[in-house]
Amino acid sequence: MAFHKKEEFTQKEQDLAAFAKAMSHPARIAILKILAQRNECICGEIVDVLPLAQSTVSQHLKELKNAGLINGTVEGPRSCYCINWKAFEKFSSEFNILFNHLKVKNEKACC
Amino acid sequence: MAFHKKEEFTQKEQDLAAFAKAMSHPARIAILKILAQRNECICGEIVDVLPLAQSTVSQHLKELKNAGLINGTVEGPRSCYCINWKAFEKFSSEFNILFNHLKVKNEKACC
DNA sequence: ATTCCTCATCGTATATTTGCGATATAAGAT
DNA sequence: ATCTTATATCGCAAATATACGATGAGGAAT
Repeated sequence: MAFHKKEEFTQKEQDLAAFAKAMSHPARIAILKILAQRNECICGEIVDVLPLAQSTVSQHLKELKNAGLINGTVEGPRSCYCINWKAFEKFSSEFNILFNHLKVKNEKACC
Repeated sequence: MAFHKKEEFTQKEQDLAAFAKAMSHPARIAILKILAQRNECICGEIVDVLPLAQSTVSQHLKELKNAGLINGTVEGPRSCYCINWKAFEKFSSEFNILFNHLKVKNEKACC
């Protein structure tokens, strides 16, 4: 990957960026909402709810899974996704730490 | 834009996604950190600290500005950037709301 | 065994992002 | 007026992301 310089930054910066990237599409945020609203993660209704083709939704699910934000078990005909709360909270708190760290230093904007 | 369907989602989903997108690159997270560490927003040393060309940094700054996360005033030879705390906290709290909303419903993962 | 149903994956087209060098711009210094 | 310095913008190339239709794979139902 001679073109991308992401690996030149700290691991924390990369992790945070990867998390943000996973959430950087409205479809994926919508998917997370849907997953959270079902007590049982019987999925596939996602396709009916979203204005996207089945293959596209599948792709978004894959990305969320790769980012570690959701778990998924493929069981033959139907697969089951749900939120990985552990990772989610970890990232969520890391975000807060960043926010607070930023906030502590300088509260008044100068421009 | 016959190809992108982002506008088919709710405004909140789009806003959150746009915010996440602005933070979805380690360079931009690094820039936010740097901006926060200076009490006065004398900028431009950013280029020296980051492993990126000046034009690339300028581009990242522009994106952060477009997303509303930072303010910037161009004053001829040198320009001045700093964090837009208001927008930053607004988005930050919206993220937390989403996180908490998600968390309330279902605490135990089923897969 | 054949037909469905649900989902993943492949191939493809288009759009966007990332990065750099070169150039432009704008103010201060000489 | 010219030079310098700091930054933005342009133009380009490579890489990624987004989206879809078509196809594959794996069970369930008949």
